[in-house]
Amino acid sequence: MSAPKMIKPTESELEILQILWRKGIATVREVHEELSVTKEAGYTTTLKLMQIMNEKGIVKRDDSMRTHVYQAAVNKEKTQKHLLSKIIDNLFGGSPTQLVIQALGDESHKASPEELEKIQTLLNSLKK
Amino acid sequence: MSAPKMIKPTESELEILQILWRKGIATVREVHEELSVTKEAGYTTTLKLMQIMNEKGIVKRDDSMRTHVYQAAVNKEKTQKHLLSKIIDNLFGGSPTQLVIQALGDESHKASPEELEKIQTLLNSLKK
DNA sequence: TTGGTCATACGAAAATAGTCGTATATTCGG
DNA sequence: CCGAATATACGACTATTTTCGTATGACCAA
Repeated sequence: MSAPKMIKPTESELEILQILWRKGIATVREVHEELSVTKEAGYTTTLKLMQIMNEKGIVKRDDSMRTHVYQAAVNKEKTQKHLLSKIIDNLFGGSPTQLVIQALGDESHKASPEELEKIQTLLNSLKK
Repeated sequence: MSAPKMIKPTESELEILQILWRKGIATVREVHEELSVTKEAGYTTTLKLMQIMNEKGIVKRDDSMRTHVYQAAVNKEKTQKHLLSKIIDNLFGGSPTQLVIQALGDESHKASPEELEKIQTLLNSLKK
């Protein structure tokens, strides 16, 4: 049993997690640079956020150097599943089908033919 | 133009919206009764929440009677789509496919064969 | 060595969300 | 008419999240 009892990152924490999931490891500076592209916030804000995440156990860090190096401490898929489960209950009355339908119909996030194939494959295995 | 510029209900607001979407119209009392089943909170808390939602324009109410009657003022599908879009960006790095895959694999929200068929149908039309 | 740059620590304000107590008004049974 | 039950209004308190200013120490180039 290693899962943090309650995985519930806030919006801001999620933004940071995504970067860490993608990069693997990163310094506050690096994370902040990426965030700055789409978001407007001071460096110390990002720093503080990551420090708090560290306290919460959402990320862990190597502070043996002057510049600390962070990485995600929560599993990406597990976190996605957990939050998604909440969404299904909160927004789709418990029906994952409704969610899937809305997601596939989202105009601003079109799925490519390859992706549709991937979904088809999964669908086939579920049908059995 | 009637769409509220920014639809971003909080968790609690979403719980209430779901009830209103399902029932069509409802009094605070009715909403509260339903909420009480799964949640623990005082009546005035629910009342206040709904009053705030009214101010925000998320719900509207008929206060011509002593007991006000509420209904959702935001479209269910639109709201779902909008929030889902955020989730896709925030949690799945912009990939709806990843979301769909996780959703279909959710053990605690299994889709029935009929629902799988529904998804299949949608998938077919997207493939064309 | 010294000043400039960059890093973390930390406290605390500002913004949001959720909770509830209490006041007051309406309704209704008897 | 009276009191219990039930409604809304509203202010205020708590908690959580986000934001940042400021202090302090390390590093480095001149």
